[in-house]
Amino acid sequence: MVRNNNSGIKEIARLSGVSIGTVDRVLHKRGRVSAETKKKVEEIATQIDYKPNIMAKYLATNKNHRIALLIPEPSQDEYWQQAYEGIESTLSKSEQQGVHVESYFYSLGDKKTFEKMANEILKNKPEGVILTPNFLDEGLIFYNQCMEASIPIIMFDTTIPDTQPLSFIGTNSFQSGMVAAELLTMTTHHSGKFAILHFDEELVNSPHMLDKEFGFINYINKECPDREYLVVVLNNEKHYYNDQIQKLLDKNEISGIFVSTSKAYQIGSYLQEKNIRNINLVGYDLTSKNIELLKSRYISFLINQNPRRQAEQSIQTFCDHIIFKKAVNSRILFPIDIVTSTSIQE
Amino acid sequence: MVRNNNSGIKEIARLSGVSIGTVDRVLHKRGRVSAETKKKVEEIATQIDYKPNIMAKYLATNKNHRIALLIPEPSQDEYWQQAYEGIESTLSKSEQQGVHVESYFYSLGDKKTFEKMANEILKNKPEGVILTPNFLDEGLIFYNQCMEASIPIIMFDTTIPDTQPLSFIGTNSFQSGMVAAELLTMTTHHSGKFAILHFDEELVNSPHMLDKEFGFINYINKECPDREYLVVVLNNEKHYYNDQIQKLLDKNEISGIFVSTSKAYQIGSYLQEKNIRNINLVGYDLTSKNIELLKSRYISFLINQNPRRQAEQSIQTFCDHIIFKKAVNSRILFPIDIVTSTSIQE
DNA sequence: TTGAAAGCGCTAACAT
DNA sequence: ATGTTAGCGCTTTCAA
Repeated sequence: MVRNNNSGIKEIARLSGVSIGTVDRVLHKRGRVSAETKKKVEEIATQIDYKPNIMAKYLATNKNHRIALLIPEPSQDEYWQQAYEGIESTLSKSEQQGVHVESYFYSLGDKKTFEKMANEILKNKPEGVILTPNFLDEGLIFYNQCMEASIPIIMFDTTIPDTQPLSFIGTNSFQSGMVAAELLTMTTHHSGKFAILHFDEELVNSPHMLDKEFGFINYINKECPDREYLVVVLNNEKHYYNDQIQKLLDKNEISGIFVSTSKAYQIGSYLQEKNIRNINLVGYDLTSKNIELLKSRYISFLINQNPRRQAEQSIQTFCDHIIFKKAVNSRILFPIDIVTSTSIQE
Repeated sequence: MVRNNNSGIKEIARLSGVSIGTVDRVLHKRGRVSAETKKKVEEIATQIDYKPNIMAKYLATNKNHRIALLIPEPSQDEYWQQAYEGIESTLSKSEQQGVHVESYFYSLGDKKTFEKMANEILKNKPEGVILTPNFLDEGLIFYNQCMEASIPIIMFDTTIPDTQPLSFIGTNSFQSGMVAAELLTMTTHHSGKFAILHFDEELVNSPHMLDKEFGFINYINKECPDREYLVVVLNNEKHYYNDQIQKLLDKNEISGIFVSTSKAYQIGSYLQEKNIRNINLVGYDLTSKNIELLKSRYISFLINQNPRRQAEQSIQTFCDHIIFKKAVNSRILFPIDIVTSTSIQE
């Protein structure tokens, strides 16, 4: 039952009449090999379709690697808590592979904390950075600093326009907006307007928030141009959400609402309070408040961005890159995950 | 940057004052160790929280393993083709890990072919079997034969009642039926009846087909008991599908149709032909005909059972079990994957 | 430019 | 009952 070892580096060495050291040198392009032997070895390698044994490779390399993680404070926000759970769940695996993750958190309400943490990371010179750049300008500065220091970056959840991270891991925001519009049109029984709601004025301009809106509008324009819609920004400072919602509903005949953040529950709880059943609501993310309202059907659909899985994928992609030197995909987009009251996993 | 080696078997040996051979013996319960040293080694091991290095373990073990795969002929059916693609996509990985997959196919229309292949597998004595038992009785016989020969079995897509495979990998059929009912009630604009359609008379009694139906009915009874529904079995032999559908629609006012197999396209193409837009249709599986009709919106939703991923998971689970001796989950159920016209990945 | 050899953490056969 | 040792496939250092 012992594996037949006619496929390894040793076999290449035997067939090409050189030592395994030489084979290794040509395989890793470390030079110091005559053109002649190089050619021969490469020929044999392709001929026997050589695939390195990653387990052995890992074992022999046996290095430690440090990567830094920079995300919003998990305790501040359930979404980021879920993301961090994803990190934690792969931690033991990545540790075992010799990849150590150092976590840095910033506050969503304070750009300074982002800058502070970014600087700290730069000081510690990790081999890689995993980042969710909720502050675009500060994020771009940090991105450039990392590029200068040749530290590869993986971004997840959010990207910065015009950057080329090693990989972006997330969902297709534009498409998710289209799907939201589609779900609303499918479930809406009367012809009232659709409302696209934004919270947190300052984040409205973030690219993936805009993409969601554009996707939504794009769908409406293309598939049901008769449907009217309006874009509303709820003022976060006053916290008079309910008043603002009421005003919106009083002024307009609304049949469907699309909330482009994880705050659909704010609307849902209003609908619940007033027992409004003829307005369909689509939002994002499986946070506990959202789930509760999804179950009681004041939210019709939630689009699950799966921060957990995004985070796991980020770590894993970095491990693949750093220790197995695998080529990584520059964009890993998860399929749109539509969740309903009964499809949710308990 | 070299990893600190204060966590391995060598360290345990050093701390407990014995040789690594002895440590290995107690760790693997191979006996021939005095109770005293055994206790000591175990203490130290838990103390330093010893976790074996699976890479090294794998490298040292270095065995070949053969597992057999028994599924319906992929060329016969797009669904099984997708499943087999999943197998193929993990093949190089599993090969590298020393796990060789031998594929056996049976015909969905011929139980004899199942029996024949099952016998062949038993003759070849693989270390494990991956199986989708579409024929329950023959499947049970094979299951028992494997149990007798102590060959572990993983089932995916379908199970056999009252069996205990190493793992079942699939979707929750009952829940998926509920979700289908929910989607229909959400999107249906008038009060007509719902129709639950079955094809292929002989498979109607398969447990996961029934589960889908039960789930559907369960949802209706619980959430909208006023809604009438009827269960219809379309006669497969005559192939007069359109006639049968027409008769159904003539006799009843139908507002929604649930097809519990991947044959929703049969209904969808009828609706397309007659340009019927006020009947919502929910089916299963992303086959090309279904996708086409989903895109043109004659099918409202498809529930993706993801045969690809199920198959991949089956192989991976067996690898984990055989080579890494990991404990495996006896049920791995994927979340319900709802697909719409715009959410589908091109 | 090349080869030889040590070693990664673990397993298993072989000594003692 | 316990210790020693030779690998597993690969990387990397040191000689030649």
